[in-house]
Order: sequence, then C-alpha cells, then structure tokens
Amino acid sequence: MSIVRFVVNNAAAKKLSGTRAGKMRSELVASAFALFSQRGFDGVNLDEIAAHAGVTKGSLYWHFNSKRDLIHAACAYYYRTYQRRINEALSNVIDPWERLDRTLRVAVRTCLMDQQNRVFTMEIFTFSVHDEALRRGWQQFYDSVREFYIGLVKTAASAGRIHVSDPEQAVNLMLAAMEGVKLRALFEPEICSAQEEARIVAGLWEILGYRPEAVHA
Amino acid sequence: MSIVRFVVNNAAAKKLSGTRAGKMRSELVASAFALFSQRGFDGVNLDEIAAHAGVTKGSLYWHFNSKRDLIHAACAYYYRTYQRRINEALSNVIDPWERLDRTLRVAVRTCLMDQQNRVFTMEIFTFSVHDEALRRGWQQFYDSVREFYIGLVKTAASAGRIHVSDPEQAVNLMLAAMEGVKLRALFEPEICSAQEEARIVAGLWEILGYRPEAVHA
DNA sequence: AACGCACAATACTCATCAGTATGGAACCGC
DNA sequence: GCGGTTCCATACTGATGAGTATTGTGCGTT
Repeated sequence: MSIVRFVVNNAAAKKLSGTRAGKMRSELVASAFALFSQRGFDGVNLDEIAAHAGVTKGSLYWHFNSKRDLIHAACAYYYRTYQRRINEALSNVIDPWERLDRTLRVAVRTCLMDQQNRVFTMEIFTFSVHDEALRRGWQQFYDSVREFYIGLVKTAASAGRIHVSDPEQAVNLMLAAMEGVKLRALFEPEICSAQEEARIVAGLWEILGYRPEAVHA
Repeated sequence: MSIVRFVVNNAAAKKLSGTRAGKMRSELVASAFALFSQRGFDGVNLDEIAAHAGVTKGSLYWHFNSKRDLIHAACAYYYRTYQRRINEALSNVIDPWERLDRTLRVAVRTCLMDQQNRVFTMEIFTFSVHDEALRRGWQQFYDSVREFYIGLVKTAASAGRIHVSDPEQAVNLMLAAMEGVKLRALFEPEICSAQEEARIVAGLWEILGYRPEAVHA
C-alpha cells in the first residue's frame, strides 16, 4: 500500500502498459527523463531521445503528440519514481518518528547528491512559469509530499516528541528550505558531504520544532 | 558607501558608462533584463531586445559579442540593482537588529511579490547548470549577501537578542528557505499576502534563533 | 570639404529542430 | 492468404533565430 499517495493522471499510459506499444512508450519516457535530467528540456532534441530508446523520431510521434506531451510524461515518471523511492525507504519502518527521520535523511541526501533530480526539477520550475499544466502537476505532487510530512509531524507532536505550534507552517518552511538546499548544492558542491548532510538534517529538524538540547535537558 | 558589497567585474561597461555607446549599452542591458524577467532567456530573441531598446540587432552586436554575453551583462545588472534596493531600504537604519529585520522583510517581500525577480533568478539557476561563468557570478553575489546577513546575525547574537550556536549555519538555512519560499510562490500565488509574509518572516527569524516567546518569557 | 571612425541598419546565411507526409514491416483476425 | 491495423523508419518541410557581411549615417578632426 502506498504511503506517499500521488495519483498520476495518466490513464492512457496505464491502459497500454502491458502491450508492446506500452513498453516502447515507457522506454521513451525513461529515455526522455534520463536525457532531460542531464541537459535540460531545451538541451535535448527528439532525435536524441528516440535514438536513446532505440527507435527514430517517427516512432516517438506515434506515441506522443508533441515534445511538450513527452515532457509532461517525463514529469509524471519522475513523480512516480520519487514516491516509490520514499516508499521503499520506509518499507520496514513503523514508528512515525523513525519514519519522519528516515524521510528527512533520504530527501536531504537526494537534494545534495542527486544531480539528475536537481537538474530535472529546476527545468520543471523554469518551464512552469509559462506552462500551467506543468505547474498543476508539480503542485499536485508537492501537495502529496507536504501532506505526508504534515501527517508525520502531527503524530510526533501528539507524542510530545517535538514542540511545534503550527505543524503546517513548519512543514512549509522546512520543505522550502530543502528546495533551497538542493539549489545551493548546485553552486557549492563542497556541501555534498556526509557531515554537511547531517547538519542540514539537524537544521530541518529544528524548523520542525525538534531541539535535541531541549529534550535532553 | 555600499553596505552589501558586490564588485561587478565589468570594466568595459564602466569605461563606457558616460559615453553615447555606454548609454546604449546600458539601455540594451536594461531591455534584456526586462524581457528575460518576463519570458526567460530562451523565450526572447535578440531582435526583440534590440527593438525594446530602440535599435536593431546590428547595433546590439556592436555592443555585445553574443547572446550569452548579453545574458551575463543582464545578470550583472540584476546583482547591482538588487544590492542597491537593499542599500536604499537600509539607508536610514543604524541599529543592527533593525537592519536585519528590515532586510528580512524587504527580501521576503521581493521573494513573494516580485515575479520578475523570480523568473530571472530561476533562469540563472537553470542556465548555470551548463555555464560555469554564470555559476561563479551568482556564487559571488550570493556570498556577498550571505556575509552581510552573517555580520548582522553575529552582531545580534553578541547583543543577546538572538540565541544561535552557529550563525553561519543558521544564515545558510535561512537563505535556503528564502529561495524555497520564492519558488513556492510560483506554484501557490495565494501565499503572496501581507499576513503570509509576516508568518514567513517570523519563521525565518526562528531559523536565526530568535523566538519571541523565549524573549518575553 | 574630405577623411576616418564609431555606431547603427539592412539583408542575408546557415544551422537547428519540431513536426509531418509517406511508405514499409510486423502482427492479428477472418 | 488477405486485408486492416499498429508501430516504425525515412525523407522532407517550414519556422526560427543567432550571427555575419555589407552598407549607411553622423560626428569629430584636419
């Protein structure tokens, strides 16, 4: 059962997923994601994506209406794989506190170390300025991530583990900080270390109202 | 005297700034910034920028070697004008605490309400992935902003106004959160309100170690 | 008045690339 | 075996836009 719930409105993809066409479609989307994550949406042409998937552009246009259509599918792919990664990280963790801690660590590590994630999400943000469907897609994904965090933070607050007057506001600020850390790592690669990761996680915990010294005092 | 010090390595522009050519060059840079801030670097062509400045593309190429050259000049323009805005906001404020508070408010308001700033900086981030000079330019600007904040935070900590064990870490996290807020406003325009602005400023203050309830207790 | 230079406009080149038209191959149902 | 459909490859079109070559204009100096 999915913990981070995010429904990809992609009925067409689901209908085809078992067929030959569905397999090629998935292959094209994965190729698109891989190349977009290295060079950005405008830095990759459709011939390259098709070649990466082992076909030519004519085939790509059989499966997708346009490059924009493919970009949207690559985004949906990203949202699914990100969510799966979080779910897998939590698959054997029951304690809500532990789950929140684990999620924070996985997320921060992704922000620091996953350059593909960084490039891809940055392209989403930039293109979202002029693409409302892209904005809606990201917002929907982001909302599901936020609800997940809020749920865990409220549980931890009920257990007295953290002291936060407004869980939603704290989660909003924490997630904003996380995006900012992801950005900062682009310009300061030297922060991509285990030590810095730990410090950043601790900082995010403080935003959520967990202060180690207050608890141990 | 500049408070936020950031030296734009732009000797050629300074040498010409009083001349007819210098005026046109500045006009072209301002036009480039205005259009880039609405439609992104790739969403504007050079004919449009030249027309906006009242000339044609031939003239633009007299002043600039390439579109990339113009993009870099537009970035330098942005860094100068941002710094000037902060300096103006602080021009009559002496108290370090007041200065920090004022800076935070101006910065958060910019993040929430200034769509041009949002679009332009997002373009910088996206293009920086593959442009080292752009990365260095932003990093230099960002470092100067960060040093400024760290100075004020250390002063406030010395005065006992805030309780922060690691001013640099706190400023890093606060600035990261600020960039994240700017991004969030793209997807959730409804947070661009005076009330939300105040809540966000309060949250950033908490990251810096200022907790109103602790002081009043 | 003539010349040289700075600045600008015009016309053009060329590369790039999204998208389309057309034809071929494979598969499936009858 | 044949026809229809699906999926794919090939060749092509057309738009776009950065950048360049050439020409024109205005200004300052001699």
